[in-house]
Amino acid sequence: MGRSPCCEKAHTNKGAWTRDEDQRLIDYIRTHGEGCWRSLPKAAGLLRCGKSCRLRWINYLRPDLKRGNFTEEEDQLIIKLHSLLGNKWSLIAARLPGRTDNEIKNYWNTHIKRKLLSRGIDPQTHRPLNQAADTDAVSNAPTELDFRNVPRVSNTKSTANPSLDFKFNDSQIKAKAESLEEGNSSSSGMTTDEEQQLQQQHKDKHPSDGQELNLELSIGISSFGRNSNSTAGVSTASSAESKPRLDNRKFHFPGQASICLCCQLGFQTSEICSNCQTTNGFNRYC
DNA sequence: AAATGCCGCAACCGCCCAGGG
DNA sequence: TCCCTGGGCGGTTGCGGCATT
Repeated sequence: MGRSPCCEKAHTNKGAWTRDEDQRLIDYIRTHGEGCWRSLPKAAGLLRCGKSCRLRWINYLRPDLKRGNFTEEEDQLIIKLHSLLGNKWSLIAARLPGRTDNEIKNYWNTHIKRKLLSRGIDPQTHRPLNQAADTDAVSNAPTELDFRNVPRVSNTKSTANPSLDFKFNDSQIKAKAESLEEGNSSSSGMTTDEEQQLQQQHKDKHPSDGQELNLELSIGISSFGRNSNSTAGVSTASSAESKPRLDNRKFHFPGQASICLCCQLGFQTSEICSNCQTTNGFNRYC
């Protein structure tokens, strides 16, 4: 007894989308907003699976997508976030405004993986390749990318990196990372005190690294301060509003005004930098 | 100029989870 | 509490374009 198919496959198109199909989808979402993907194709006059429509919209047609090459800063951010979160592409994408999980995943597999390998770094463990083979080996050998400060969470089985002088083990940190999706950091396995302790330890070790990436983990949507701005004129009334899902565009940090991603990461100092201003005039908070 | 190989990316697939009845 | 459904996610595939021979 298998799952019922998400759509009637016999009468659906597959493969590349035509310009006409794109336009129909855009027009429909402009008028009705996102949501109820299953019924959308029929309503929009598309011979497509609902999931296919959703993917097409999210990965390609959404007006707030940033097209074009990844910057060096984005590269570094992806690497750092991957070292922290593993293959949680949606979480990584949530910290890269205008980028989709699919895009980042592809970029990782085609560019960054190779880049890291060429530097002798295992892309899964983020350790030097010779060390990755022997996880018990203790090495302080410097690498081009210094991840000493980044608690590592990956899908692969791993032992705690001895060079990480953190009180918290990987599972705790992973639990923390998973809690990001819940939009409420206090619901994670890590208490607020523990978080502060972790941050304090980091501060103590690196008192002057203000230029380094601030991997503040409270990136979930808080229950307050969620802004209901629509996406470039497109109503997003349904599911995105009703579920505590990650929204790629806005994060509000408890007790803080909206701070843009670049500023959080130390790339910028102003509250809303030009990097976070989209071409359609909307600010991307992170 | 044609054939072949490689690479990048869009799209699909299958699984999982949350919410509602 | 269970079942069904919708939606989301990560992994994989396959096609088209580009580079090389």
